[in-house]
Amino acid sequence: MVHSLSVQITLEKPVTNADRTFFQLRKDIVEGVIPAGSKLSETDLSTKYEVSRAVIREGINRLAACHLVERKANIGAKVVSLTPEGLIQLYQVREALEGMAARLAARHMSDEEVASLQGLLDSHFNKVKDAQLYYQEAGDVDFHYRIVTGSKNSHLISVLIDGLYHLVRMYRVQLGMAGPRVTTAFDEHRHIVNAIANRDEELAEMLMRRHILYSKNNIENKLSATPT
Amino acid sequence: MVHSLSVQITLEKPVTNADRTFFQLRKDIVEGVIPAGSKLSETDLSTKYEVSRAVIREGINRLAACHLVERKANIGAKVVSLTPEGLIQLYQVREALEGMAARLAARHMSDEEVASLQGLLDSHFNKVKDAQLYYQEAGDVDFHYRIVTGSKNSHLISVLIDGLYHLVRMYRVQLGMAGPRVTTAFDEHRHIVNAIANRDEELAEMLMRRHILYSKNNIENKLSATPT
DNA sequence: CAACGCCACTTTGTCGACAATAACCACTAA
DNA sequence: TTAGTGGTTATTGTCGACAAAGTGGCGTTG
Repeated sequence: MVHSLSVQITLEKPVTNADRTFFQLRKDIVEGVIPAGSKLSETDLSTKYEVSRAVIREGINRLAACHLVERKANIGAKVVSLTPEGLIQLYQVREALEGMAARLAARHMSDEEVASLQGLLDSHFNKVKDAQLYYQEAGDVDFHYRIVTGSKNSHLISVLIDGLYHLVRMYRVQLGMAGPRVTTAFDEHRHIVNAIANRDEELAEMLMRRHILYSKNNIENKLSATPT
Repeated sequence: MVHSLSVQITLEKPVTNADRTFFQLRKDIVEGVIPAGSKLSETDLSTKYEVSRAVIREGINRLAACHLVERKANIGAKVVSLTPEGLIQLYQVREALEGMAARLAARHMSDEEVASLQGLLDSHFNKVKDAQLYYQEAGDVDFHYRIVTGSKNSHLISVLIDGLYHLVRMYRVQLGMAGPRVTTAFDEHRHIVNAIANRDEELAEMLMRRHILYSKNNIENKLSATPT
């Protein structure tokens, strides 16, 4: 039972209509149901999602705060356009933030959390061995999610989980980056967890930065391979 | 003529009433006019700021996106409470992000921008020499602002300038951190700019991280010195 | 024919009223 | 006395209508 369809990454339960609408909008944007670069008309969306314009408006504002849409006063909002440079920049920020997250995780994660994380990797290993390659998405997300929350740094957590990760997923989905890099990434995960278990902050940060840098390079190669 | 009263850091001009109200709210919160930890009543604020509840509501949502207020559904929003741990966490994120910003600035800043930055430091040097100690706030902000924008990374820029810097300023203002550390910080700035001018990404990042780490340590000492 | 300006229309910004939810307080009963 | 319960009130969530700004098309004029 793989619980996470990687749709609802944070256990953020919607309590109000605006919440639900925001989550739905975000999902539709990330998954390309609402195409990148398209304009978001408040009236149109309010009819399509069957809520008032105020609710849609709040949703768009929240999306703008996540940098999933760009809003201009008196003109409107449109979904961000995906560019190779944008993806590179995202990974540069990930490298900095998740590197620090790994460092802080080595400092602050409890022994139980570390053990649980090692257990997670073991289960991933079995799945990779059995060639259940859907590991990629959910497993990778789980791993990074745990490191980030393990940092116990609320700013780090919110910037990455509420912000960047959705953008990364949008790029992954829309540019069709479901690709491999499974086994090597798995080894890198192992090394990172070992460093954390040894409470070696310096090494944990360095390995995490390398790990993300490799991902970035991998993606850059794919982008340059597919001309469109 | 020191232009920046460090109030309006970004040249973000308000175009709509909601913009103006948001900026005013943010200013009042950062400067403590609205005390930390206090509750934000939408109706109260709408009368005090003489706008409709909807624009106050939008303002509060934007403040929540900046992490200047915490909002709970159906309950309300309150200004974040300042804690020593929160300030430490802020500086950890700054260390990671501005370190990367310095690295990218060394890579992407134009020669003209580097020269201009060196000129800025020269003018700072004169002011420090003349014991115009108000250098601290504005000068430091200018320096870091230029490095961050010099990274040419839009995510980095927005997270720091639209988000973290306001929080940092809120801590500085409310905990009375106008203190010294002027001359040593100035030397550190010099070294960072030299590394950028030499296009030494590695060194630029390391020096910037040290610079922020020193600031953090300096602040921690002050906090532990004043028991309250 | 091109360019400028005016006018109508569409879209966003703002507002006040209503609905729903949660906090508060008084009251009752064990 | 205290714990539980009910209603009351204040606050937030939601909505539709109005105001204002921007966009595009049409006509006029140089």
